[in-house]
Amino acid sequence: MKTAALPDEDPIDVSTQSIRDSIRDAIVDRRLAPGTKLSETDVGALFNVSRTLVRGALQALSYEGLVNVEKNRGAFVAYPSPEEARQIFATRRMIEPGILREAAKHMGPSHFQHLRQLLMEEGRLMGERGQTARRAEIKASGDFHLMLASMTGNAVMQRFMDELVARSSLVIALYGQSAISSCGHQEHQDIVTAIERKDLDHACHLMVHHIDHIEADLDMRENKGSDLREAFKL
Amino acid sequence: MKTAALPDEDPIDVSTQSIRDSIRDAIVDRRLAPGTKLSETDVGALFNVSRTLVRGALQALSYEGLVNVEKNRGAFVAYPSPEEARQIFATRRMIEPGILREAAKHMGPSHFQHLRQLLMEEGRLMGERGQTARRAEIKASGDFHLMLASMTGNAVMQRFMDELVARSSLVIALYGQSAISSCGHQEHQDIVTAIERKDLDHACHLMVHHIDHIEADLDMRENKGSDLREAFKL
DNA sequence: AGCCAACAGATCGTATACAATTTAACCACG
DNA sequence: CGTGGTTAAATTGTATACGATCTGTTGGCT
Repeated sequence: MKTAALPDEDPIDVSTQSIRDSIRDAIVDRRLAPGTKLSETDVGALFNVSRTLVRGALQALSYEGLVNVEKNRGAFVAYPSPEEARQIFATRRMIEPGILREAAKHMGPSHFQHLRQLLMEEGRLMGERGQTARRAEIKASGDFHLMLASMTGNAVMQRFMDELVARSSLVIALYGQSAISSCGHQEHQDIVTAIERKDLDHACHLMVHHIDHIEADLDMRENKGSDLREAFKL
Repeated sequence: MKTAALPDEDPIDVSTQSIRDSIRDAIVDRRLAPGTKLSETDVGALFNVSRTLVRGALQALSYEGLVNVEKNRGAFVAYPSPEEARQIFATRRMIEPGILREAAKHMGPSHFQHLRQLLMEEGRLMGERGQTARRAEIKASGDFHLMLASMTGNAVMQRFMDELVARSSLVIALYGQSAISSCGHQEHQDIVTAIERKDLDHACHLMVHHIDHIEADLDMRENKGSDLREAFKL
C-alpha cells in the first residue's frame, strides 16, 4: 500500500523542521489516519529530500508520541491504545489545574479578551457543517487549552501541553463518537467565567470535569483492527 | 578544544539508544560540564560509530532539553539560563502536587516500603564525603521524585518527570551553591509521612515548599561566562 | 491441493561521500 | 603592534551507497 497523500507544498526550501511540522499538522488534522505507514522513501519523494531528513523528522515525531517507529519495519502514525489514551487524559487532569492557577496569576483584561475571542470563533464553528468545519472545531477546542498554557509564560510547560493536546487529538480521532465537544464549548466558557470571578477552586473543578467529559465521550474498546502484532507479544 | 572525555565502554554493540543514554548519564552525573561542545566526530570515535548515529542521539537529547544544537555550529551540553531554570521549577510546582495526589491513590504498604528504603539510602549518602557520594546524593534526591511519579502508573507523566528531573540536575550543577539538599532529605521524609497519614493537602503543601527551597538555594546571577552569542541576538 | 523452502523485491539501518558553513590561521597593511 | 581581509582547515548539513532485515511470491515436494 502506498503512503497516504501529504500536502504537496511547492518544495522551495524544505528542512527537517518543516517536514516534521507538515506531518504533524496532517496527523493532528486527521488527514493521516492512525496506523498509516509513513515510508521514508515515499515521504522523501513528496518533499524532494533524502531519507536522511525524513528519518530525522520521523524520529522527532516519535518523541512526541505521534508516530511509532518499529525497528526494521518503519514508521506509522501512532495508534494509541486505550490504556495510553487513559494515561494521556490522566496526565492532563494532573497538570491542567496547575496551569490554570498559574495562568490566572498572569492574566490581565487583554488576556480575557483573547480567550473570549477564541470562544466566539469556537462557537461559530459549532454551527457550521462539513468535515472542514469539524476539523477546525476540534482544533479550536485544543487551542483553548493551549492558550491557557501559553498564558503561564512558561515555555517548558507549554511544550508539554503541545504534546498532550496533539496526542489527545489523535485519541479523539480514533475513539471519538458523538458530536464531540458540543458541551465542551459551554464548559470552556464556564471555566473562563470562573477565572474572571477569581474563583480558582471552582475553575479547577470545572477543568477536571471537563477533561472527564471529553474522555467519557470516547468508546475505547480494543481492537479497532490493528494491534494484532502487539496483541500477541511483539 | 577537544570534547571532554566520555566513559569508554567496550564497544560491543552500540546503538543510538545506548549512546543517548551514556551521554545523558554523563550530563546528569555532571561528568560533562554545561556548555561543553559535543563534536559529532569525536563522540562517534569514542563509541566507534558513524556520525549518523551520533546525530540521532544528539537530536534526541536536544528534544529532552539536555543539549542545544545550534545550526551549523554543533551540539553543546545545555547551559540553561536563569529564566529557563525558573520555568523548570515553576513547571514542577505545577505538576508535582498532581502527581502526589494521583500516586497516593495507587500506593499500598509495599510502595511505602520502597520509598522508606530510598530515603534510608539517601540519608546514608548524606553522611559520606567526596565527589562520588555527592553525585550519588543528588541522584538519589531526584530519584525520590521519580519514584513518586512512577507510582502513578502513568508512563506519559513519568516521561515528563524524567525530563524535568534531568534538567533540574543540570540547573543545580550550574547554579547550586550550598551543601544542597541537606534539608531536602528531611523534607522528603516529611512528605512521605504526610502521605502515609492520608493528609494529602499537607503533603502537597510540603511538596511545593520543598521545590521552593531547592530553587531558593540557587544563585542565578547571569553571565557565568557563556551566553555572549545569545546576549547579542543570535 | 496444501505446505514448506528458497528466492526476489522492497524497506530499513548504518556508513561513507560530498557540499555548505563556520572557525582559525596567516599575512599584508595602516 | 594592532587591524582587517583572504585563505585553509575543521565541522556540520545533506545525499547517496551498501549491507541487513523483512515481506511476499514462486516452485517443488508430499
